[in-house]
Amino acid sequence: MLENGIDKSTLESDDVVFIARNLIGCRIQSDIEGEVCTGIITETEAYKAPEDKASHAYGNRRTQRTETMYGEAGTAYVYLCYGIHHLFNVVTGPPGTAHAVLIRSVQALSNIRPMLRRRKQDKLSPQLTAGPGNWTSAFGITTQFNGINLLAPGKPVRLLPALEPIPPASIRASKRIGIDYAGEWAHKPWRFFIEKSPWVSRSR
DNA sequence: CGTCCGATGAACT
DNA sequence: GTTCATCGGACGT
Repeated sequence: MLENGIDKSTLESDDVVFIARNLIGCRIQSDIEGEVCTGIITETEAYKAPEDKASHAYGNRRTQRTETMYGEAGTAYVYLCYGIHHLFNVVTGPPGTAHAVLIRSVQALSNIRPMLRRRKQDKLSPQLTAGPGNWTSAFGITTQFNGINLLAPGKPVRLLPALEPIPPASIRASKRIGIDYAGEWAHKPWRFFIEKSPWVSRSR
C-alpha cells in the first residue's frame, strides 16, 4: 500500500487493476448530517472499460447511469443494484476513460453507532460492513452522492490515506463475484481482499 | 452446512 | 418481459 495511493495522479493511471489493489487499506469516510463514520477498505474489484464485459461502460456504453464513469479520477460512481442496494465505486483512469473500482467491503473503524442504527443491528459484527450493499447501507451512502469528488475536503463521502500500511503479502486476489455472464472476463483475478480478514464478503 | 427465492428499479430486448 | 457488480430469510440435509 503506497501512502499516496489515493492521490489524483495515481488514480489517473490506466492500470485500474493496480489501483484496485492499492486501495486496500485506504480509508473511506462518510459525513451524513454531522455523523462522521470511518472504515478501512478491505475488499475491492477492478472494472476496466471499455473492453471488460462486466463493466457498465463495456464498449464505452453511455447511458444516464454510466455517464458518471466518464468523469474525473476520484469521482464517486454510485448506482442502484437489484433495485435495493447502493453500490459504490471510485472512478479511475485518464480523462475520459471509464475505469472504476468497486468497494466491496470495509472494516468499521470509528463511530459504530450510526452504522448499527442504519443497519438495524445491535452489536458489532463483520456483516455490518462486509459486502458491497451492506457497507454502503451502514455508512448512509446512496445514489444522491453519485458524481461527487471523493478527494475534496468537506464532501459527504471522502477517500483518505491508509493509517497503517497493509503487508503486500496479506493482499490476496481472486476472480470477481457475481459476473458469471461476462465470459472470459469473469475469470480475471481482479478482486482483492485482505487475507483472513473477517471484514470481507462471502463468495456466493 | 446448502439451495431457493423475493424484494425492487435501471437498462436492455 | 428479462437481466443484473445483492442480501437475508426459509427450508432441506
